[in-house]
Amino acid sequence: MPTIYQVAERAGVSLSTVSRVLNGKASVNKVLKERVENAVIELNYRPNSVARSLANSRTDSIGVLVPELNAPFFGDLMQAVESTLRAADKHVIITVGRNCLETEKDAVEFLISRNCDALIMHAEALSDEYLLDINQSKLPVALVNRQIEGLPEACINLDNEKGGYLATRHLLELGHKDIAYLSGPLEKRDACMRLKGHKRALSEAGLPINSQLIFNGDYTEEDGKVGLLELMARDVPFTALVCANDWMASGAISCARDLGMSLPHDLSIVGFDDVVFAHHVFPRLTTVSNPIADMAEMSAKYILNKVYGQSNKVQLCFEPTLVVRESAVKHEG
Amino acid sequence: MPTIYQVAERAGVSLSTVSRVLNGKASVNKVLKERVENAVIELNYRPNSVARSLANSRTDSIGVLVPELNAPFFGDLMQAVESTLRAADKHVIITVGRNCLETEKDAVEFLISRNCDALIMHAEALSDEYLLDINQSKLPVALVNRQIEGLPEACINLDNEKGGYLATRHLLELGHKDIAYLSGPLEKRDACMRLKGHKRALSEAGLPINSQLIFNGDYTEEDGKVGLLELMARDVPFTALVCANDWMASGAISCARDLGMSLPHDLSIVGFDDVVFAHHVFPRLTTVSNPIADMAEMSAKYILNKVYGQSNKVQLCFEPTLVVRESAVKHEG
DNA sequence: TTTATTTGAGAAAGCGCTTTCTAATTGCTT
DNA sequence: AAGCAATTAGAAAGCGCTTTCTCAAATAAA
Repeated sequence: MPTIYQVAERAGVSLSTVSRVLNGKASVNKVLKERVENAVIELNYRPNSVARSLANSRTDSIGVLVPELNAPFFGDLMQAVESTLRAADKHVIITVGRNCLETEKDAVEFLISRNCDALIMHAEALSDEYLLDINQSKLPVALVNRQIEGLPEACINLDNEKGGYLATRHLLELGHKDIAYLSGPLEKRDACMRLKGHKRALSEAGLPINSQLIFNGDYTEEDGKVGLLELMARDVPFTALVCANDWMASGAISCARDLGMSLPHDLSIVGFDDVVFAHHVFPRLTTVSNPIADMAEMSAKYILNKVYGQSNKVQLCFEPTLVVRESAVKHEG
Repeated sequence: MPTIYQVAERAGVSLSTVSRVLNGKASVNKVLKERVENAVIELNYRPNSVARSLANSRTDSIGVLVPELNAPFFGDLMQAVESTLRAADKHVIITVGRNCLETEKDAVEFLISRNCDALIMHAEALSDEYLLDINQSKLPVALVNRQIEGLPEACINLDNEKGGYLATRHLLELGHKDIAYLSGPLEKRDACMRLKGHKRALSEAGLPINSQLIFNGDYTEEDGKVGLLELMARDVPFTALVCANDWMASGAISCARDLGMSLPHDLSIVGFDDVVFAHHVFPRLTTVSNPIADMAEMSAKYILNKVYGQSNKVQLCFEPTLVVRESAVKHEG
């Protein structure tokens, strides 16, 4: 591996000049510049990024924290982040948080110890204070799907309330009146807002909110099953079901089928997120799209602005839309 | 951020001593060692990984190349690699190859320019020679799902032939005699071997191989549909279908349903890979499990051995197993 | 022509660490 | 007690680059 010294020698200039040509910040005599450029090509010189990082205390790497790597939702997120950042010649270091405080903290420490220039996180367990502290004392942070008081400009969010509203309103428009709801964990803001939207749709339609028709689960497929079973055990009839995410919807669907129900006629179901498998389930899932890829891209752009002086337009709040497929149908009553 | 100098000063020793304590390679007087350790704690000192890398030309980072980030199969791969490597305090830099020669090459160059210590790849488009060259002239390489002549110890593979065999034999055991096959692209070794296994199962059962019952697709969901349509148009009857991966199976399933078939009774279908959505489709997919997570973990361990002097046991060939669900049933004939 | 100003190139310091080399101290041997 | 080897600590060089500082040359102003 040739170093900058060899390039300088071959070009017959000092290494400062080579550096200047490489970084293009200061002006260099045209002739010398050309000599340097030729030397670079002849030697097939590639700057050592580690040395460069040490010298200017910048690693051009962004740490990414996701709860898991093998979930389609976070796959979309990473895909968008990676491509946006790599286009700017930055690289991503990906870590996994597993929805667990210990692991997330660990992952963040790890990223910091790796001298990342910034962090993009889908943090589940870390506290607001911790995140705020990182942002203030260590390095800039972008947060996807999270809202933190002291950090408004760094939080990229979906209008979850609207999403919940859209899902339920769709069912209302199909003539359903008795609509059950499988919620995500209410300590999570998104789950909370989705439920809120659901309730608003109900209220606007002049329908009562029956807590017997709401089940609090944990966003898992398993809880989709458990939730449906529990709701049915309560013996309050319902003809439609809104699920706080597609995993729960998928669980509910297979559970319903195991119960001998014929879908979608016996029960209309709407999901949330429109993850990749939403159209693999049968009946194909009507759901609320979550533009996670767009949001992820935006978080990357925010970081590009904040840390590397770019000036992309930043949008903080994203709108969900309804994706109509076949799992919710008209209520024949 | 405190540096090693401050630690040395506070402990009243030279920075060489601090370095020695930190790395534990040379022996240090017990008293001094303790003083250093205390200073480290008091200052909350964390070694600068960039400086360390520059000094010992090792970044403790491993480059990973996958075709895409938002596919469950590669999610499993990354998950396993990340956790294995991070447990050893290494970090992964993930890049995307998009199944495209240009992009893959680009990604590899990128990883090299980032001074990775090694590469773990699921390379689709790169040539054997290129990979061999990287391994010889730049840095150690581990290859998942690929077999290269000159690099036998670095190739972690599934016994795809056996997988194809298992799938078809299962159908034979269920009484099917007319079995169609949706193949992956035959220039890919795995697709080729899977088909080979299929043919062996047929031969062993004394059945002829009818090329009219084989369709060559591209591993995509779309080609699952196209393939099924094409096979049916050929007018050679079949009661079962083996698909070279779950995506094609999923495409074939929804296509069959759109055609008004009742699954699994009108057509038994077997997939390959057992990706996460395999049990979301309806009927739940009988498929061949691909222990990609185990293979990925093994690739990481190989690198840990090769580059960082660990000595894990390395297994190069992995066995697929049949996962029986509900998409393939007895042939009533 | 002389002086002031700008431009551009080289020298050298510094980023924070590892490691080799040197020197001092300790413990053995005889 | 003198002479030697074995430990162990410190000094210093070096990893490959950026950037400040300095100075020479070129240009503009007087």
